This record gives sequence, structure tokens and C-alpha cells, in this order.
Amino acid sequence: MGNIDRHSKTTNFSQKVMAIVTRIPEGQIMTYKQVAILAGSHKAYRAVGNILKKNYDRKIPCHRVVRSDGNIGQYNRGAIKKKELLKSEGYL
DNA sequence: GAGCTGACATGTT
DNA sequence: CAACATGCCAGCT
Repeated sequence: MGNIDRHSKTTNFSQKVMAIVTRIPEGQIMTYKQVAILAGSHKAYRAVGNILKKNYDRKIPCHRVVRSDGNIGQYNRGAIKKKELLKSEGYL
């Protein structure tokens, strides 16, 4: 473990965001701001979206992260697909 | 090294 | 009530 990941940016913030989003249970959703707050900054909701956008990992249910207004928001695979996924999980 | 971009939020007009 | 403008953070060019 004395080797740093020089390829991945994996900063403290992105790591935290990733962990939080991964922990979101099925059928449950969180807002970008909420995730940002848990990540450490209640004003980094913009960065959260950027991180999730660059993160194509299927292990991270980024589709469970929605806007504070209740709108689904955007998605790297298509906002429509995101809506379908949320509906499929039980979130209406 | 500096500047621009963006999956947002909040406030004001 | 709705639309416009500004602010903020981290990542990418």
C-alpha cells in the first residue's frame, strides 16, 4: 500500500462522494446538496455532479442522486434512463 | 499554471 | 408564479 493511484484523481472529496452514493439503499434517493453536505461541504453540490458525471462506474448508483427541486436531473446515460431506473426501483 | 466547464442551489427581478 | 442572474466547488483542457 505505499503506492498512490497516480491514474485516478480520487481526491478526498470524490472518494467521500463515491462512498456516500454507493451507500444509498435501493428505493432511496438523495439530493446533490445532501451528498455534498455529507461529503464535507454544503456548497460543493456542483462538484458532486461533476464527479458523478466523470464517474462511469456502474457500482455507483448515481441515478439515485436527484435535484433538490424534485426533478430527476441529468445522467451520463440519459436522463430518461435515469427516470426509468428510479421508477424500476420503486421511487415514484 | 491559469481558465473554463458543468449531472446544481438560492436569491432577486 | 415563473424566469433570469449569481455563487460555489472540483475536475478537465
